[in-house]
Amino acid sequence: MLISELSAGCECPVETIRYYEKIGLLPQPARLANGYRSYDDKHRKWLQFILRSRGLGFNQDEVRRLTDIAHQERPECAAVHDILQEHIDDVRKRMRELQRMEKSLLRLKNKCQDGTLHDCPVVDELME
Amino acid sequence: MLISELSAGCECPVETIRYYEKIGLLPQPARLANGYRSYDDKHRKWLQFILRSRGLGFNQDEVRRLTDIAHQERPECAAVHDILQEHIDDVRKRMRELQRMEKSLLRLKNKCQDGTLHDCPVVDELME
DNA sequence: CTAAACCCTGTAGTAACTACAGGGTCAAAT
DNA sequence: ATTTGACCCTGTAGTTACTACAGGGTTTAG
Repeated sequence: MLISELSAGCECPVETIRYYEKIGLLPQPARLANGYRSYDDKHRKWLQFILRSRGLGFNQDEVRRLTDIAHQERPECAAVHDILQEHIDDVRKRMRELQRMEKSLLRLKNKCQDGTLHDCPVVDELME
Repeated sequence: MLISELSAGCECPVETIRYYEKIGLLPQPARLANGYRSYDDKHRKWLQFILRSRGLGFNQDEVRRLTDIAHQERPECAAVHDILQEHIDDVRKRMRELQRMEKSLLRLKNKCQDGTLHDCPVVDELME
């Protein structure tokens, strides 16, 4: 499998695949005589794993920890469980932060009333 | 006011103040004979405005649009209103994204059961 | 034989800072 | 008088997670 096929199969840009290899997330593939990367199904699964994890909001470091576990002889649930819980906590923290923002933004927007007022009170408030 | 006083007064690192000046978010202050930056209360209010806006999740570009409006002769509510609404929509989008992640993470975590299982099913699922 | 569509490496750019490196200045203590 | 420490300055490099070239080689179709 050439890089463009892997790219199409995983819906992941070619540059990103090479990037994941560079930072050591994706194992180095074999090379053809002309130097082209040659992937097999093992690589496809590995990349899929990375992309799924990224889609769930795990960062590179967390993905690295996850792939490390995933490629052990007998992957341990406990370790995965911890990383998941840690990440869930983080996601919830970010959600609370966004909720806080939304509340403040709505309150500010209400000060604007119908949006026709001059000497905007929002500006005043942001400056204190 | 020297930069360290402005920094303490606004709880904003000195480096960040210089950075905001460099990218043109904060107007250039006067300089003392020795080249030190000299701030007045106008700068403090301006920085406060930037920090509040950043705290609400506005990015540099949006902050720039907001400060532009804030420093017009007669700041217009309508313009501020639009930026606020745009940003509220964005915040809500990010919240939905996090909710989607949380749901998937919880579902995955449940597969782990008590975290003692071997041959983790989560790993399998992420690889598909 | 040449043009398009691939492949390669390596570097620079993005956002929004943070962290030096390498220097100058100032006030107080020795 | 000088030295110590806490400031100040500029400029550059690092961070995250990519994306976008630049500048080159290879392969395939017309």
